[in-house]
Formats: sequence, structure tokens, C-alpha cells
Amino acid sequence: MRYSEMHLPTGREIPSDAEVVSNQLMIRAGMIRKLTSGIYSYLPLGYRVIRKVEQIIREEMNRAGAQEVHMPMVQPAELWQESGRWTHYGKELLRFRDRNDREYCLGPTHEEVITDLVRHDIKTYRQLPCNLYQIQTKFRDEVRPRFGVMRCREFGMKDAYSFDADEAGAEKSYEKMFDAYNRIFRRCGLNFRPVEADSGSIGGSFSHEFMVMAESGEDSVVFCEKCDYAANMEKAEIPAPQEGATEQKEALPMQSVETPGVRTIEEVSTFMEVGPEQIVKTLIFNADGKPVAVLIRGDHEVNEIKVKNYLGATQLELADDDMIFAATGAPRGFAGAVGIKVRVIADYCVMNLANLVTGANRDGYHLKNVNIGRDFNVASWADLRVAQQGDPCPRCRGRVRVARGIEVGHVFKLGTKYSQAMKAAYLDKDGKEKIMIMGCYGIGVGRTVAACIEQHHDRDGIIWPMTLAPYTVIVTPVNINEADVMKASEDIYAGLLAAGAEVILDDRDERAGVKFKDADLIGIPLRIVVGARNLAQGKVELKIRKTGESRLIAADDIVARAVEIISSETQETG
RNA sequence: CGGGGCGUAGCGCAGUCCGGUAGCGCGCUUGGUUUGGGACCAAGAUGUCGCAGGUUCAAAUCCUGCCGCCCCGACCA
Repeated sequence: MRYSEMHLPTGREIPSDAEVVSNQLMIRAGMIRKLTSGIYSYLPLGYRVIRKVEQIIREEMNRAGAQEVHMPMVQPAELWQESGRWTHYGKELLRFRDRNDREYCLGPTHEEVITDLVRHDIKTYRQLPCNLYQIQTKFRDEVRPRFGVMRCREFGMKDAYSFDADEAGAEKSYEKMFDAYNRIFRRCGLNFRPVEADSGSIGGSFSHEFMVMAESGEDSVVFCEKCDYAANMEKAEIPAPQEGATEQKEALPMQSVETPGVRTIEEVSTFMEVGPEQIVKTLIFNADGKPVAVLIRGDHEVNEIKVKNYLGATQLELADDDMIFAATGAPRGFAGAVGIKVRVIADYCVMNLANLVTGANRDGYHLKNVNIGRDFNVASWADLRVAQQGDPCPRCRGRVRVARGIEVGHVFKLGTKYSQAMKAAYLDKDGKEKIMIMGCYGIGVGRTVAACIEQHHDRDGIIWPMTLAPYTVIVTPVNINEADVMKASEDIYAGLLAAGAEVILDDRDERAGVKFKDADLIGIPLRIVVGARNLAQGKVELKIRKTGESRLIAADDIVARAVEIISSETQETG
């Protein structure tokens, strides 16, 4: 396409309200414009990249045997009431009424609609397995939209849903999607990692998030330095301590210490002159209405998901002041395990401690030299804390590291949660009715594009991988008023078009510097510069955006050379 | 939902404290000189100062209410 005819409004200035580099560059490169909070338009350049990602997704989903459908964004309340999510989903679900006062919502996801679709049309095991997907606009009324298209309210998503007759089939469907996702993100040129995620009541390792490694990511990822173990923060396991690891120390007599107004770990640490690792926090949780005391080292954080899963609770939250007082006989800040009247569970780390400091269950008092077994007992030990850099790997006992990532995809085995609630059943070989087993698989399309920019940019702008580039090559005549230069540029442009390349001819009457800056900003992988001096020798310049490398090539050969690079780089990642 | 900030030309901002002709840079239009990394000169165009009400001879500026946007936090199947 001729640049002079393109709608490509680039900007020199960094938008003041754009926090992350991908958002800044997408605005500056004329890819997106914000309509209102969390809602964006894609301009031609941005939409081309979106379509590149969508196309890769389509090819890989189809290759994996999934079939594309398209479902409505507007969904009736009845379906959501049937699944139970009308009351459980919360404020992210945007609800509204039509002229007849019937209730609807904008689909944040499509489990209900797809399950409804499938239950009507699939009746027998002969029709299974079945995997349907769509690429469609979702709406989630996010509490706080931010980071441009990375966390917005209206966004494009590929969502797939698999239906299987049995567990073995469901696992196979899951694996197919897992493999397809690896192919998709590899083709997008991303440095990513599938990480284990919490699968709630489903259990096992049937939930993986695909994380693009980036400092600006909103999620923390734990991964092992030695083996390929990787998990998100919620899920990251910490192994039980090995035998004999307990420190051998003489147990000193327990003492009560007056600590008026000293509540937080930091305050206790300063007041008692002990490190936070010698203090044991006693947190009172409300688990489905019952108080539970959770013990954890002062320098660690409780992982509420782990506590919830360990207890098998459906609701878990920190207890309110009344429950704390009922459980400990003291106000918040003075809870301890000694003499407490409720069930006590403790993180493995507490096992190793001797002569520790804890609350006294008495307003204004703490205890020192407390010892497990002698002074209190623990009902059960478990892994209950948030993983930290340097913790042992649960698989190989190597050390784990913590890094930031952007979640671009998620594969999840749903089990029968929706098929049960909505009665998606089939008849098996024996004519018995059985519930289908489901899986769901999502990819954030816009977020994938933003994540790609987070990983591939420099101070001049975006550096697209060949596979996602909106155009793969730009022809830049240094001066359009020189007839020879323009003629050669037109010829190269026509040659590239004829060869099927996605090419821009920068035919604007601008100075070379302006054209170079724009080409760098919008990140076109290859740039062919046609200037009078080189052309006099029959040559043009080929500049590679990624490396900055530039070489002179005979004008007659340039089309073939460019096409060769384009096709090899498209293959390479494919 | 709590805390903070902002709203003035297409974009980025000054002007608001202390009321009195609405400004600067970039961009845009026209003409000329330039032409390999965001050129220069000259002449121009562009505003319900977020909205509504109030005070005043007079409001971008003071007062009240509302709306929008951003940041931090809380929240997040």
C-alpha cells in the first residue's frame, strides 16, 4: 500500500497517561485509540496485527481438530441462572434489560452458551469428542482497566470448549490444546512459558497459564532454575521439609512479655529484638463460618488459595474482630497457638522453629521461647505459604526463581461443572445417560499483541517478528522528487506486490529522516532504502529492523532477496 | 469503594494562587528555500477553557453540584 493513502497517524510524543511501553507504542504507532476507559478502537495498522494473530490461532486450532463457530455477545440471564453464575459472577458481568424488561448480560465468556448449544445437538457418544472455538469480543467490567489493551474491558478473545465422553478423552483434548497453544505462541515469536495454575476443585495439573515473560507483567511466576517446573503464585508448591532438617536447640522456659500496642510483625520484631523469622504469625480465618488458626513464619505470607484447598472450604476469608476475640480471647494482633480453642494448622516452615515468639491470646502480651509439642500442638502441617525466590523446587529440589509475566492464554479442564448444572448429557454404548466432560481454553488476542511489543521493542519503536508484522517490508525512496529514485522505488514496490509480499511504499513528500523514524516506530521488519547515490551504482540498501544491520544489494536482486528473508522468517517460527 | 491528581486548539502543556483582550510548543494550511535520521523562513486557520448553576460591572480563574479521565490501594470464576 502507498503510505500517502494510508490512514496511519503516528505521533512523536509519548502519551502522558500511557504507563506501559506497549501502550505508548501502540498509540504512537497509530495502532489503537482509546474511546473510553478500557475500551479501544483498532486503526488499520493495529487491526492488521490483530488479524495476523487470529490467523495463526485459526490455523493451529483447526490443525488440532477444533472447529470455528461464532456465538452471540448478548446472552440471556436464564442461561446464567441455570449455571448459577448469575449470582456468583459479580460486578464484572455487565447486566442490562431490553425494552421488554428481560434481563441480559454481555458475555465475559461463553461456557453457558456453548453448553446450551451442545446439549441440544449432541446426543450420543458417536458425536464425541467435540471441540468448538470462536474468536470474538468479550466484555468484562474490570474494576480497574489499565495498561492499554492489556487489561481492558472490551477485548478480543479466542475461546474454545471441548466436550468428551470420559476422563481419558478429556485429558487428550487438554493435551491437544496445550500443544496447540505452544505452537501458537511460538509462531508469534514470544518468549513464554506454560505454568501450572490452581485448578480449584478439579485438582491435578489440569490448568496451565501461558505466560509471556515481561517485567511489566501483572502476574508473578515461579520457575525452577534446574528443571522445567513452573507455576503461578497461587499454585507454586513448596515441598515438605526433609527428615532431619529440624534445628536442634535447647528449649528455654516459656515467658510472657508485656507488649502494649505491639501488633504487627515489624513492631514485635523491633520490640522483642528478634528477627521476623523467629516469630510465628497466628492468623484466624473464617472457613465456611468456622474459625481456623493458621500458623506461619513472620517473614512469610499466607497463600489463601492453599489454605482454602487444604481445608476444602468453599468460602475463606480473614476472620473479623468478633470471631478473633471469640477464638483467642484477645483483640487482633495478639493471637497465638498456645491455649487457643480452635483448630490449628501450620505451614511446614514453622516445624523447624524452636524458642519462637508468638501472641499470648491476651491483650498487650506476647510469649517468647515457645516450643512446639511442649507448649502447643498442631493438628496438621501443610504447605500454606506464598512461594519466594530461593525456595526449593517441589520436583527436583533445585532453587526456584520469581519473575513477572503476562498471561496470554489459559487452558483449563472444567470437568462437569457446567455440563452437570446445565444437563449436557449423551448416551454411551450401553445406552446409559452420562454427563459430558468439558474443557475451556482461552487466548487474549489484543493482549498477545501488547505482550509481543513488551518483548520486542527498542527506543525507536516496535520490532515486529515477521509473523505478526502488519507489513513485512517498506520501500523508502529518499526523495520522491528525483525521477530515477521514484521509478526504481515503484518498480521494487510492484515486484514485491507481484511476489505476494505485504509491502508499503513510502511515497510521501517527506524528508528521509521523517520516513526512517516512522518506519522504525511502526516496526516493519525490512526496509528498502532507495537513494540517488546508491542507485547510481545500481544498488539499494536493505536494512533489518531487528538487528539494525544494513547492506547494499543490486536493485535487480532486491525483490528476490526480500522475499527470501520474509519466507524464511515466516517458516522459521512456524 | 477509599485516597490522590487532572480536565484550556488535533496532541503535549502554561495561564487559575491574586477575576479584567485565551497563550506556548508540536501538528495542520499556503508559499518559498531545503532533501540519507523527526529541516528552515514567511504568512495563516483552529477554542461552547469538561458540564450545570451561583457570586460579580466582569469568571478559564472564586463558590456549589455533577460528569469524565488517570494514578495508588482494596477487589478479582
